[in-house]
Amino acid sequence: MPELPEVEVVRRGLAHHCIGSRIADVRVLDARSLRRFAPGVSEFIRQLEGLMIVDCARRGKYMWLVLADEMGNLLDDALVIHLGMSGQVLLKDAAMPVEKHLKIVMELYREDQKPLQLRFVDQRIFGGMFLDQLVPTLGEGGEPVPAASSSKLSLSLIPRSVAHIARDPLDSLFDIKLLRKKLLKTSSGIKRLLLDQSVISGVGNIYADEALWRAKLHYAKPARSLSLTQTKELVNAAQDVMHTALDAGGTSFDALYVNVNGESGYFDRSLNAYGQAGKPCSRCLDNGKSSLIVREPFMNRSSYRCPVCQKTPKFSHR
DNA sequence: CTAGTCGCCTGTTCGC
DNA sequence: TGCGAACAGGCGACTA
Repeated sequence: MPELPEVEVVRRGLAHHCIGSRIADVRVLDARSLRRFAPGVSEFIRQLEGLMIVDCARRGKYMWLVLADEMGNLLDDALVIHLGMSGQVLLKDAAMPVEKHLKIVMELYREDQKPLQLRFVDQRIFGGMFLDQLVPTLGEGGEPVPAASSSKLSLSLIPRSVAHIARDPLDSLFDIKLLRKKLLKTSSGIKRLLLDQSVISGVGNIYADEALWRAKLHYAKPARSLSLTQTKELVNAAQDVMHTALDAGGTSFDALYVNVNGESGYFDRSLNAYGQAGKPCSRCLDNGKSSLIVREPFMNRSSYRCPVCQKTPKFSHR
């Protein structure tokens, strides 16, 4: 499933191949992929057709295309894309066979390359697209700051529906002090906070477990009991895991007929905790100890940890 | 206000 | 073998 590094790979692919393109012939094959766009299918098509793509930005797992009209005037609305659980954005020649779960297609025209089809494919329909108004991104003093480090134009604008989301660990403006402030004013376990988009964005169940394993922290350790050092180590761990995945997935997007997709070879190899129930903890093995990764329910989903290096805290909290 | 649950989805895997 | 249940999980909407 697409996690933040995969979304970033998609964003880079889109930035590389779509900026400067004109959108034409938008087709929506499944209206459920526009669930979050109240005006509906025909309005979506009417508003998009003929526009130019001028930038592609991302925060957490949300990305958005900044648009301009034929006169080059920036639009108030951006095209927001979320991949959800199973979404893919593919760039393909129109002659390529149609994918089974194809939901939205748009033709992209740019002078220096063959026409491309942007195809949104989504099996489980947790993802989708919508148009949303861009609003200023303000710093603590109310001054405009870049919305996301991934924006080429460093636009100080962010879609209204994405504005409540915290910066992600790969954002150059990620604020560890702000994170700690949020951790201190809750009674929840640390993993619940890791998965809360308004606290830190882009961390899903997989990366939460991997970051906690690297930082040797139990998922139920009260967030407010983490020292500043532990908080830093946890964020560093999340960044390390994400950079590793980005390196693994970010290599192939520049091929001729690009597959900007949500797959990563990373998940097959480099996981230390997630999905590893019953397998030895590699760190314990390196230290001459022996322990097996366990799977436990937390927040109605699975959590994986090493019982030796991620000990249950005296006071734990959901 | 916060904490926590629910529903949206479909393909795969599991137990009976 | 067939079939329903459980599971996977991001996140907005909702309830307590």
